[in-house]
Amino acid sequence: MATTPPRVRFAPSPTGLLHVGNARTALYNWLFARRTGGKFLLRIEDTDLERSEARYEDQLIEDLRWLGLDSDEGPGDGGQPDRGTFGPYRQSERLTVYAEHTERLLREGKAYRCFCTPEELEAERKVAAAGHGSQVYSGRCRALTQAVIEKNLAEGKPFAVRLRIEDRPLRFHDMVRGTVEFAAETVSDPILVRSITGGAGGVSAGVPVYNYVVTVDDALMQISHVIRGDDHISNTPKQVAIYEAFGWPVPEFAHLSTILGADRERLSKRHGATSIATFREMGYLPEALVNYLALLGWGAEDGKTETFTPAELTRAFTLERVTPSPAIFDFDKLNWLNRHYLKLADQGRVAALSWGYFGDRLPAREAAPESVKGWFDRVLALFVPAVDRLDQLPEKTTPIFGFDIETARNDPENAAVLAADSARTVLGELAARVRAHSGNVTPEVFKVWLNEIKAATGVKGQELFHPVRIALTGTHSGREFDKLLPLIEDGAGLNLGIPSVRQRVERFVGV
RNA sequence: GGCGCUAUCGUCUAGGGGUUAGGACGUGAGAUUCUCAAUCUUAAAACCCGGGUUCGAUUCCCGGUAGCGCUACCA
Repeated sequence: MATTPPRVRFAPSPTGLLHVGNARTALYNWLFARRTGGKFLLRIEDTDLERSEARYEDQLIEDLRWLGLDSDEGPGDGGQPDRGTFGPYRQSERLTVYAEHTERLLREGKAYRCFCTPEELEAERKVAAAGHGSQVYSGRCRALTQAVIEKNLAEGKPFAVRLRIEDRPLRFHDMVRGTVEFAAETVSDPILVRSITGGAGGVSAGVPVYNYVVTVDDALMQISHVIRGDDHISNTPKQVAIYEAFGWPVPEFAHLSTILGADRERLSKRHGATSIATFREMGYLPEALVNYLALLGWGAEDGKTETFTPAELTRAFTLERVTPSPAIFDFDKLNWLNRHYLKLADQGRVAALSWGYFGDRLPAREAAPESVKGWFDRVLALFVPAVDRLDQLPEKTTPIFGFDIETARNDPENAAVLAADSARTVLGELAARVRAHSGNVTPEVFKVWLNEIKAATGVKGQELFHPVRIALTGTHSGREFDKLLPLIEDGAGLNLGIPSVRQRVERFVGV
């Protein structure tokens, strides 16, 4: 197995948006494949017809693309043929494959028909539970005589197909946990194919069960390393038994720990954003998310490096260094990484990504004149370092785009600043100068004004600056005036509805 | 209940029979600034409990406890 390149797979169900936990599973698979020169396949587990939807499959593929997790084999999207020669890659298109394999197992005596009804099994479980024994199937249909089987069949009795498991411990190797072993008596003969209620029919009439189809698919697609969530650990012995029944080599496993929320519960919607689509909408960069997810359950060899581009990750990643314990999703650290990558990101790219968050405050980007684009780039240069995510930009840039005077006045901290006599005096002085001035208010002019006001009123420091800041930007804190003013004045000339310094002061102070 | 997995600062983790138990996020303080953010410096902060094994366990073994997962003719 070590001599041939590994083959790994990500096998999601298209029943909803791609969750960060699954995204991490996909990432680790992808990283492992890229690191080892192996193949990364995408397989769609859409056998649950009621919950699977085509639009989720499209979304899934789109999300993976956004994260940069390209697959070497998988279903073709939009009616395209499959990529790769081990298809089809949608389970719904593989039903005959499963049926053929079931027939083989039955023929070889590795599997048998079980005529027990769900009610009977339920009763059996109840008895076992009362006697606090393990709740495993008794195996009473194992030894049905041929005559009984044929009689049942003739009567049209529904049956399920079960795998006959040898009475011995089932163990497998896990690259992150070592050897995992299950005692023989804890694993009962698993159902492979569900019974079909309401009549007979061939074996193929029943719907094969998940544990069975993944195993068949993984084997047929020659998956060498099964990297998946640790909620599958308990399923693994059954799957191992299936591999062995077919005489297939058992792959290497790597079970990834669960991602938890701050309350140590499994991460879900009530913890905030959990789907990749949502993170994208919030203005996280894919490289930040990829870096963060990589760090959630894996650490660099040197124990120190925290920032990795996807390319660096593919060089550094090994399954051996994946940690087995569950990890709590930490939005603060993700934010830190996002700020990090926002600083590194190409300006044009950030501008294109940011544009949409401004709604009708900006014209459509394609239609925007160069002057607006250039000005917007300068706005971003000043404000992007101040945000965790791009969707915070509109809020952060209200000092530029304009603010609501009433809201600004009513803010408790602003109100306290404005209540001082000195504030009134300062703003009066400022208004006088604004009226007397014509043309742009440059940082130089503004500096002179502030010095004059300081000299005339004796007010200085915060008592001078804060009221001025509030009048101009709506808040007492923010970026430096000499950076803000040119942006305001230039923006005011762009027909974006941005008030000039003069307009701001006049409106705020009143005439 | 049964079975399984897991257990180092608040969080993500490094480490591993003898260490000042390392890094990062976050938090506190300081520098800078009119202010905020950023940045830099700095501080506080951890080996779940109990038994072994050993000269010596946070590290190895066993047990407990806790958290999580599975326990379906769901995926």
